[in-house]
Amino acid sequence: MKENKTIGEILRENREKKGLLLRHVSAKLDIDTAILSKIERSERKATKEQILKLAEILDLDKDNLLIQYLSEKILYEIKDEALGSKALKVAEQKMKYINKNKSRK
Amino acid sequence: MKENKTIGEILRENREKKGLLLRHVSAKLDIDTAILSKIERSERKATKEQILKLAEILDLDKDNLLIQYLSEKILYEIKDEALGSKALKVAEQKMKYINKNKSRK
DNA sequence: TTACACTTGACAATTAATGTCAAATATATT
DNA sequence: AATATATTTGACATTAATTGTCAAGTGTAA
Repeated sequence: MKENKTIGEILRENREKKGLLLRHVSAKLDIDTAILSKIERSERKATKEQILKLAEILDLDKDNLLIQYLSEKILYEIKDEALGSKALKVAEQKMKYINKNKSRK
Repeated sequence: MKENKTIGEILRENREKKGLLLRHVSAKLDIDTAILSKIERSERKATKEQILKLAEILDLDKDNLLIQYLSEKILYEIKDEALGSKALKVAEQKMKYINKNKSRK
């Protein structure tokens, strides 16, 4: 049940599946191959714009890729925090509260 | 059932409860009163170090305050994202996965 | 050994976070 | 109403993090 791939792994797998080189994709993103290489190996974070472009280039579902991307950003925020797990739970509670009261005056 | 205070509100309430002025507290934090004023009104984010000092100054539970602080940081990451809620859930799943495999080689 | 894809690390450029300061706005007191 | 004090606001400076380039290095295969 291998279920947890990083965005980088997803991007690399799908780039290779399409037979594209770093060069090809990074040109479309208008960045150096070095950065894309680092993104694929999780050494750098992509920007949101890059993720959206990559979804297009690699024919991946945008929403899905964006969710993966955002979830990694969230985890990055708390990766060195002992209380990270608890903070995540509290964040979800707050999120519920916010959504609940969204339409109210 | 008022349950959702911002960190800023918590800080201000407790500062006033202790009869302290912005001036007194900001001096201990070694920052301008302007910043503390903004932190209390959620116009700026505090740093982690400031939160820990504030917990001491105001006799608040450090872990608790830190959890509130981190959860706000998390929400800040996704505040403008339509997929924020979903990203949060995925982040929690990943977190579980990480914790589960923590002790493994 | 040449060619090609990718990786690495030093560093430059850009953007975001954090801070100061001085003037503006309460609010209360004489 | 004038003064005093606390807080707020906004323009700007400083610092730190992010994002990028470049050139040299590694690996692999023809």
